[in-house]
Amino acid sequence: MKPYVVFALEELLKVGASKGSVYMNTHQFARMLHISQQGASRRLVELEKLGLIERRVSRRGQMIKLTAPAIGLLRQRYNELRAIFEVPNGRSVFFEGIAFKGLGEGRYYMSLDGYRKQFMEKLGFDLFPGTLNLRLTSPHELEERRKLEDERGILIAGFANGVRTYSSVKVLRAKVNQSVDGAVLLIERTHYGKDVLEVVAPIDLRKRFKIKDGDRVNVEVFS
Amino acid sequence: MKPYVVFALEELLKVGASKGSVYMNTHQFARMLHISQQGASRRLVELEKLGLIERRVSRRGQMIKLTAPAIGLLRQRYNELRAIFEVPNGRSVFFEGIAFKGLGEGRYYMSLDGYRKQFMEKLGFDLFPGTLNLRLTSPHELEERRKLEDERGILIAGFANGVRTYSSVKVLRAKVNQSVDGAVLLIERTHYGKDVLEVVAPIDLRKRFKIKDGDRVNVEVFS
DNA sequence: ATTACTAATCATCGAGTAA
DNA sequence: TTTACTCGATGATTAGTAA
Repeated sequence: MKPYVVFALEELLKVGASKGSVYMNTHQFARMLHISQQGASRRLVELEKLGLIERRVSRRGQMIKLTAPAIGLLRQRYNELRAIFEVPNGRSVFFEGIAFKGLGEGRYYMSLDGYRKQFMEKLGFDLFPGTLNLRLTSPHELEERRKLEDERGILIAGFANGVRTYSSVKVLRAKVNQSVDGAVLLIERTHYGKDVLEVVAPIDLRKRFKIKDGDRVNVEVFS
Repeated sequence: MKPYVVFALEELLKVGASKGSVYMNTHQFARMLHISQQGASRRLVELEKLGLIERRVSRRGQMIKLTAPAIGLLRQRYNELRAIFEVPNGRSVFFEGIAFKGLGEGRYYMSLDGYRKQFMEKLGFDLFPGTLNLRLTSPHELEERRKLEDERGILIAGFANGVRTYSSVKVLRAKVNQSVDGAVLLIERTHYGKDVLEVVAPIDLRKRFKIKDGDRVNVEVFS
């Protein structure tokens, strides 16, 4: 994505185009970007062609709204900066758990659009469909695991699809084996006990780290 | 600041050039920016001329470090995004206080490099030297003011300059009169009572809002 | 290996202007 | 008023290459 495209999106974000349509004419947009009116017009046409904004253009100006892909892109950039600027302040806890095979429901739930979209929007990455289950053993880790319930975390809202309802899930950012950014799921009524961490990531963690059942996996959970 | 300049800085930030010098050759940098090696070289020369990076170039590559202005610039951009993406989660409290003239110490302290630099780095703006003192009156606001002490906040570390020592200060982001981004200072042993809010900002608030002693000023404090 | 200059190419920009 | 086209100017990029 070209730098000036992202800049234009950020300016639209700042005036609230992520929450709904905002009025804007090319002259105003030009001033925001420090370019000419003609350039602003061209920029908006370009953004629309890229599917990053939706517009209703008239002779009186235009209503502009950022699309979901654009918001996701901006959030991803935000998350990258956040990882750098906030980690020194934020706390993290390390866990080492033993991998075990789940019932395959993780894969099912995480493949639902209702969850996936929210992960994309709120965490900035697309889920690999499937969870990695880790069983904790040491008393200290179990205690830390329990404390995670008290963290605010990021709320993935529940939803209904006509057939059934899906409950909301709280997630905390996490880093697997010191390298892969992902998250742990904190589900109220999980099938697993409180000694289990359910880890998700944008990639297949089992494949990436060649994890077999019984292997030890390291997870850093951020508050 | 040109978009592509900021992009280059962000890439350097991601590889840790804000914490210290990192090794990098123009070929690697080119891949990161999706441009040619020659372009990457030119970009680095440009960043250096702008005072945004410091380099030690050799025939084996180069050590690159972001300068304080560059980090401040990136943090400012981060703060802008943060304001949008995090406000739904974060809480804020509104105060309305009555301006009164201080003893001129705020101006003195805030002009010290030891504090100013940290404000630049941690809040993303350069301090106007001087604080705006607001006296709170309603019982509800006094209670909320006391609660601010419990917030984690952002820590501006104390320091010594050979002559004397300066204590650390906790700050919370704030918005003055719904428009100017600044911060409130939470000092352990302030000269003022617990009914006072000390407000700082990148600009002269008294001038900006034509504030005279006795005027009411609105401050939104973010947790 | 590197960095980074020069020249040619390519893209972006703003002025003028139509609709 | 608007938006947004064309076109020449400006600015950025790469290829080639020196050091």
